[in-house]
Amino acid sequence: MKQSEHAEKLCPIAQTLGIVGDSWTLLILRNCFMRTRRFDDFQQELGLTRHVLAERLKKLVAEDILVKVPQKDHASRFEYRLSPKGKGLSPIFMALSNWGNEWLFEESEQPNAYRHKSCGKDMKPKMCCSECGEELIGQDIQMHLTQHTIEQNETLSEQQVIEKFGFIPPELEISK
Amino acid sequence: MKQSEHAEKLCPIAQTLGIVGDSWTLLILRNCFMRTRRFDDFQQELGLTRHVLAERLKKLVAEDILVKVPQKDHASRFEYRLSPKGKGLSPIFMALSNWGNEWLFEESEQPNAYRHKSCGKDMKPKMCCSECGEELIGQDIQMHLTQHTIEQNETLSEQQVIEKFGFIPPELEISK
DNA sequence: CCTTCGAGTTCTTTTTAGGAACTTGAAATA
DNA sequence: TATTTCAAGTTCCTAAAAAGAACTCGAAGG
Repeated sequence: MKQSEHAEKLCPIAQTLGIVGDSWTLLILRNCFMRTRRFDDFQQELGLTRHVLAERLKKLVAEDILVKVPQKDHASRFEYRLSPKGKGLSPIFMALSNWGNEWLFEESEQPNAYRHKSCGKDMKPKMCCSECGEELIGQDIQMHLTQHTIEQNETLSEQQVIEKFGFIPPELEISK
Repeated sequence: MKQSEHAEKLCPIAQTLGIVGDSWTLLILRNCFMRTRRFDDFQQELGLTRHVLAERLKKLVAEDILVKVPQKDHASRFEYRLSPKGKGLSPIFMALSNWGNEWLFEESEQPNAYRHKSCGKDMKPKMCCSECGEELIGQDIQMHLTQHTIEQNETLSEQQVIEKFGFIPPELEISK
């Protein structure tokens, strides 16, 4: 089975990875957040081939993650800018960056720090519970299926569940 | 330039992607969080080739993200389990999952929901400021270089900065 | 008019992934 | 005890994707 077919599974992680889960795509988006906007700048900064860059940008535009806008003065030049959907990816990059800083560098050697513009303080981005505000780490959340998804799938066999989800959701009771 | 060479840049996102930023690796880890532990289970659930699976698992073990432990009764069978470093990746998966749920499905059709075990409530994982607790979205944080990184790199030329970081950090003033 | 530049295409070679069969050392079974 | 099964890989061969470099094409600049 090809990796790309996983994007069709009923799993938001798999579907998200089907859109942005390629190394070059993620690096392109990182640079978007760092304010890179033009084709040749992406190419020079990342060093990827123009072929792959063109293909990835086209896909990101098709997915409405980037918007391709002509520059006001030079209508034949373009800028690639993050759409609202693209900006919504920022927690993924904060999480990647924060993990790298914490686990791949000594504390005094970490390359990045973070400042919250609205409160002005240096901070760490933390994944928190929207209800109680506590930090979420490891497995102290259950990522479970919604009720309607459970109801629609509770009669499937184990093999069908694997085909549909790509893993066995613990909430589904399956007769082996 | 090869994609893999980006892992050597002074950027925690690039380095993190160098370790886990491959589609199959991310899917393997997703299944680890879903409690898959054995070689053949990964193979069957994900449908990837045994060759690629073996290689990815070896790398994850070498990076101390997974730990390969012999089963107590059958010493010739193994379990792959998340190490603390591996569990530290959970915010990345929460972010991927949450984005997919919000942007790829109608609200009533979202496949996943989340429950915080310690407070017991249904919730959304939100990336928050560790200092003021507010939610972080889009570009309302500055992911800037630490002071020692700025000091060590402020004399570099633009070309050298791109080679070292893979992008142009806005904090570095470069003479073009 | 000639050259440069931005934004791609096209082409060839190398690397990686997909598919399927083979290995090896337990453990279960007859 | 011999024979099959099973988990966890290897090996090998083909197909797809990425790397590298050169080429196109339409504006803009000199």
